[in-house]
Amino acid sequence: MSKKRFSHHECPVARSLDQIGDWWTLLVVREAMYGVHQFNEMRASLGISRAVLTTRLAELIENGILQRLSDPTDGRAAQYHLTQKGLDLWPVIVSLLNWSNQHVLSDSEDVVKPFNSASGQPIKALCARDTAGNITPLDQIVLRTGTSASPRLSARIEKAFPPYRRPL
Amino acid sequence: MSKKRFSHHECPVARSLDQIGDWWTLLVVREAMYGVHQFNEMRASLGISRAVLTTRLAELIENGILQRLSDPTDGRAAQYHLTQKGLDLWPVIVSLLNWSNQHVLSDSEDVVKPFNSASGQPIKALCARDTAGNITPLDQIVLRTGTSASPRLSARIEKAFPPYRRPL
DNA sequence: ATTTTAAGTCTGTTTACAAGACCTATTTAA
DNA sequence: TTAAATAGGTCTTGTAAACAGACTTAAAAT
Repeated sequence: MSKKRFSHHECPVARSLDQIGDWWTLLVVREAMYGVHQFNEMRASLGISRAVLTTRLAELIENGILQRLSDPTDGRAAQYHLTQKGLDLWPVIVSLLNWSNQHVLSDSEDVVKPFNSASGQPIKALCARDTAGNITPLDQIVLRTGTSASPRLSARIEKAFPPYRRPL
Repeated sequence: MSKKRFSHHECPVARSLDQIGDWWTLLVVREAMYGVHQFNEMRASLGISRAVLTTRLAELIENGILQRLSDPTDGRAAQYHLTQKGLDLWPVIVSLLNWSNQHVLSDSEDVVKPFNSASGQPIKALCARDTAGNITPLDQIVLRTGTSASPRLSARIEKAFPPYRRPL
């Protein structure tokens, strides 16, 4: 049987991975964020095969993450650009980069790090702002369904396949 | 030729995906975060095949993200628990969940959302704290190598394969 | 008019993922 | 105390995906 997709999962994490969790996909998005917009540039930069890049670009366009524009200065060339949905993957890229710098790369590696462009200072940790404007570290975040006033596990989630238990 | 790994890439994002970017891997981590620690529980919860779950667990242990403990109350059972490295993937999970709620799930779906456990308020956006304590939105983060005082693209990065251009 | 380039498609091979049968060591039930 | 069930795997076989590299087509450069 073929590879199982996650598009039927209830879990938002699984649903996101269904769109960006294939091999190479997030690196294609990274290239677009870094300003690499042409097919052959991406191919050279990533070392990905033609056929796989073609497939990934088509899937990203299908999912509204990239758009294909024809280059006005060259009738042969295409320009792949991120949509707003694609640009909104920036926090995912930053959190992966942060984790990699903490736990994957060795200290000796000349690491790419995130900086606050306003202050020029290095980023120390990710955090979150709630609707009341409070800033909280990420480990004080909990996942719930519904509103904070009446958090609950929906019957649909209880019965969903795959059973998706923990939030709340 | 076999599937190309990203372990030789200079880019921290690629290096993180080399460890957690395989199909199913991050969902196994999610299960562990949600308190699912046994082989058969994970299998039922995810709908993953035995052989693939075996492989994924071995890879996660190999990379120091999970640890295998034997269940003291049942000689047959194992307990798969996150290490600190694995627990530190929480920001990745949260950013994926946030993006999914913004752009993947339909509004009608009874979505799992993040809340500030201290205030009870829903999370509005991810942000970052720099070393001086300033809070900044993620779109004001830039990636650089070296220190903020002397940002530069290292020669190693310039010459790396795959060429890894943009930061700085 | 010829060559080069951009962006693919196509072919054949290898690897990865799928279902399900099978295996071994415990634990529970008869 | 033997039999059945369970936990956590391995093994086999079929299908899909990823690989390198040859080939294609249209536009651009020479």
